[in-house]
Amino acid sequence: MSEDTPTGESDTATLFRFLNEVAIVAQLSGNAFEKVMPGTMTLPQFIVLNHLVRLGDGRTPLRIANALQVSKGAMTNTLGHLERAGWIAVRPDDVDRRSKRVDLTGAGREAHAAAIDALGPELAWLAGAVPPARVRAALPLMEEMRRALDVRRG
Amino acid sequence: MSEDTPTGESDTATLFRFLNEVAIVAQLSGNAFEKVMPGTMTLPQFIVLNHLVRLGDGRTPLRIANALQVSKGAMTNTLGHLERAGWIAVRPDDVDRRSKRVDLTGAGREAHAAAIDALGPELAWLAGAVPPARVRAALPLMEEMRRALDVRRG
DNA sequence: CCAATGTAGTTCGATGTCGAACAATATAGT
DNA sequence: ACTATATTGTTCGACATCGAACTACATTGG
Repeated sequence: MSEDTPTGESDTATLFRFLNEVAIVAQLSGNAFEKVMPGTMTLPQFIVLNHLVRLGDGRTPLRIANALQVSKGAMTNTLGHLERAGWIAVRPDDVDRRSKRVDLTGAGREAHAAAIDALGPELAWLAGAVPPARVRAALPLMEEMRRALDVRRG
Repeated sequence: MSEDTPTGESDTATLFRFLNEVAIVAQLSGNAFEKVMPGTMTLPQFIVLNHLVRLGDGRTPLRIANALQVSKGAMTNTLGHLERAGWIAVRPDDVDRRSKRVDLTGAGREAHAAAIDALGPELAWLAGAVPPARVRAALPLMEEMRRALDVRRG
């Protein structure tokens, strides 16, 4: 949520508007993706699966939470849903018994592949609607902003 | 939530990464703002107040919901919190009795001003951490993307 | 004038998020 | 070794979001 439309203003005002747009785009794109995702899979669930598929499973919940910038509590919640869906398996870590390890199941990899397939057309449509060159050009800015906010957070 | 880091890839892959970053920046900036907001005010509540202060009050809930791109149900919820806080007053519309009208209260304007004051330093810090010129340059892209997603939604 | 449709708002259930409190376990410092 | 501190994960309450079902009222077409 967020919005509005000023005129010709200060750096902070522009930044504020920019963050408004960022929030709306995040919301709308998230909703659009959830609508095409197969079955009961939600976006946060897909993002965790995608993370494990791409960077490897066997990670700890905390490591995943940090990588995806969500709280431990949020990760506990999402991993619970993924496990109940049969898409991941969680095992204890014998070396550090406070910890757990998260593995993908075969069903999890299949569900991820299905989601990727479903997302393709949506992404292709959006790539056709906005100039990819400008998206590419703006990526570093978003990454910098993310890093800056992440640092400030601690 | 979202994340990851590929290499040199297709337009849709870049777009996907871009949307990941957008989602994280939205989340982190939202959290950062909520942390400095005065009292019990949340970000969605501030955004509604800000909308009313800048574009004028007396609007209907549905009109606000559409402008801010949230569902009617979400707006009912947020307006309820704002009303209980004494920051807005909701009155029936005598012309169209299905409708309501949302007015700011004096306390609401004061709370908004206090929030703006609290947000200032945060925005100034972020404006110092990322090049404002690049933010300005990227704004139109975000607006286009928002419009594209909004159209697709219907 | 009435029936069919459309629109404004509310309610509900599922999901997600944060942050704080808590338990279990590990590590460090003396 | 033992105590103090740090880390991992869970739980809980408050808030937010969507989307679908539902009520109340308005508009449109015959």
